[in-house]
Amino acid sequence: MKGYLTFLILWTLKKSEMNGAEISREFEKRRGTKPSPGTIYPALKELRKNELIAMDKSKTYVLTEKGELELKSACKFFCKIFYDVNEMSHYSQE
Amino acid sequence: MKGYLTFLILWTLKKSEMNGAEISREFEKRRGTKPSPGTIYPALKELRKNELIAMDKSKTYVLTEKGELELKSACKFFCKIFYDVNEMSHYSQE
DNA sequence: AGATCAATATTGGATGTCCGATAAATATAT
DNA sequence: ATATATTTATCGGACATCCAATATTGATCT
Repeated sequence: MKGYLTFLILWTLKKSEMNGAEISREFEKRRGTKPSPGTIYPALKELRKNELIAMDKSKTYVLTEKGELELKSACKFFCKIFYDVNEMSHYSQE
Repeated sequence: MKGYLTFLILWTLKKSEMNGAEISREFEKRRGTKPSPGTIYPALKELRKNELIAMDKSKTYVLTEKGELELKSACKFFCKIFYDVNEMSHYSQE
């Protein structure tokens, strides 16, 4: 399963602003492994290029307004596709 | 967002056995568009090669036992990564 | 049976996604 | 201030993911 990195970066930053290393640790909590530096930093750069996130002097990232809209839209999409995620959760615990 | 196709095929087949066209329509319900034939059939072939699904004479697919185990494991992983999916759902409805 | 439509299969390729290696910048400790 | 560790940045490339186009097979109708 791939493809959720960008989405989760936005989601993570929505909950709390952080720098790259902190985001990486957040990923480690979620899935067990940190993304490689060659993954996370280019991803952040791309998000910044698209103005979905912004960086302050101390390299802390925040969601922009555009980023919020994008995230909301992505959440909507995600929840539609996985509308039955609760069943998945139960199933995995059988 | 990519990478969830195989996972959702397994999940869909867990809920009910179907043929390729029916699986495609199930995807259409979830995300709005059907996967291309060049996507769904090679994916099914690969899953069959890995013995996660099986096909009967009428080309109806079912989860194998191995497929069930794999799916359960994938669900576990998925739910761990997206443990806060309910928040996402609420956020998308704000 | 012949025509028509739906379903399946295959190929080649475009793009996405991510990593490892390496280097530079920055922070921390001694 | 110097050494050490952490964080950030960049490059090239491996592999995954998916599609459009095309061909074939199978079902359905007249």
